[in-house]
Amino acid sequence: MESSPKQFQKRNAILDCLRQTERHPSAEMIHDMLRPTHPDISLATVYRNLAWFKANGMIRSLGTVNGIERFDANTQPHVHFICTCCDAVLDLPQIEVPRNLGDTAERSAGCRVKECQLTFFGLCGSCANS
Amino acid sequence: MESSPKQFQKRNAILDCLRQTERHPSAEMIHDMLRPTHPDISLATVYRNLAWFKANGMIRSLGTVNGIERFDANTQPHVHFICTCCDAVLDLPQIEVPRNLGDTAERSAGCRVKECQLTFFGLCGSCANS
DNA sequence: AACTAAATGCAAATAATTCTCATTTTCCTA
DNA sequence: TAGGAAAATGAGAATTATTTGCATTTAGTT
Repeated sequence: MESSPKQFQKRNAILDCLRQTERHPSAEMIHDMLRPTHPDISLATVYRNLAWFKANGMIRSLGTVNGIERFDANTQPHVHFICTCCDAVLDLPQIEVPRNLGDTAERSAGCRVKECQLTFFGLCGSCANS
Repeated sequence: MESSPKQFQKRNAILDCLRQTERHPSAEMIHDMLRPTHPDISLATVYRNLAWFKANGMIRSLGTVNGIERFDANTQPHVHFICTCCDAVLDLPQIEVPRNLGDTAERSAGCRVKECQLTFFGLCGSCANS
């Protein structure tokens, strides 16, 4: 069942955890989610591996929500919604990320655009009904 | 020359400072900019007033750049460019903030959209040429 | 003038993240 | 296959941006 070498069990567990959730979790959320299966995993290891995945382009950071950094295993451009009440982060796959705008930005500001992030803020379904 | 009551001199100075700069500064940047004219201003006062302005809708937070919160006195929707090399934040007034997308988001995710933030990341002009 | 409420400075407290260092695990090679 | 370099990890200390408590000053009100 467990085929990955022991050295990478935790690294893989962190990446798998991030890939299998829709929650766009923080380091601490990942740590909590992993605790049942990896009771001895350290929070520092989660932080370290997230930084490593990010540096290697395997994951993306969404920036901070309420001062806490949130991560996404989906590195394809897509749109997010952040609930300002419960801090939930949702994907909005129905909305197109505007293309060609990056070119306009480069021309008008004389910069080299690498990525684009479109985020909506507001109240999620459950927070809006309460 | 100085007509504002002493009680609000610092509060006004903070808001003026934010309104007069293009730098989208952090609390500490504002504190540094104010030091020449207000040598006795406290960093806590800057933080407190920024929180107050934000809570009262007078300014906006852009979120954090490299772990540091940045502010904008322009509360009108507009697009930003963030240099991942020097942390500069620029306005991109040439680019339209997509309208009507908020409606699509509300319909597809069942949420109540309040704002929208479009940000480009990359290298600014000077960082790209060096 | 006296009283209340707001604003401020200072320093301590908080909390997310990073770092240090000793230990373990893996990988490479002779 | 042993031995050593390199990478990964845990634990806790250190760092740092931000917030808070408290005493003091300032403004507004009667």
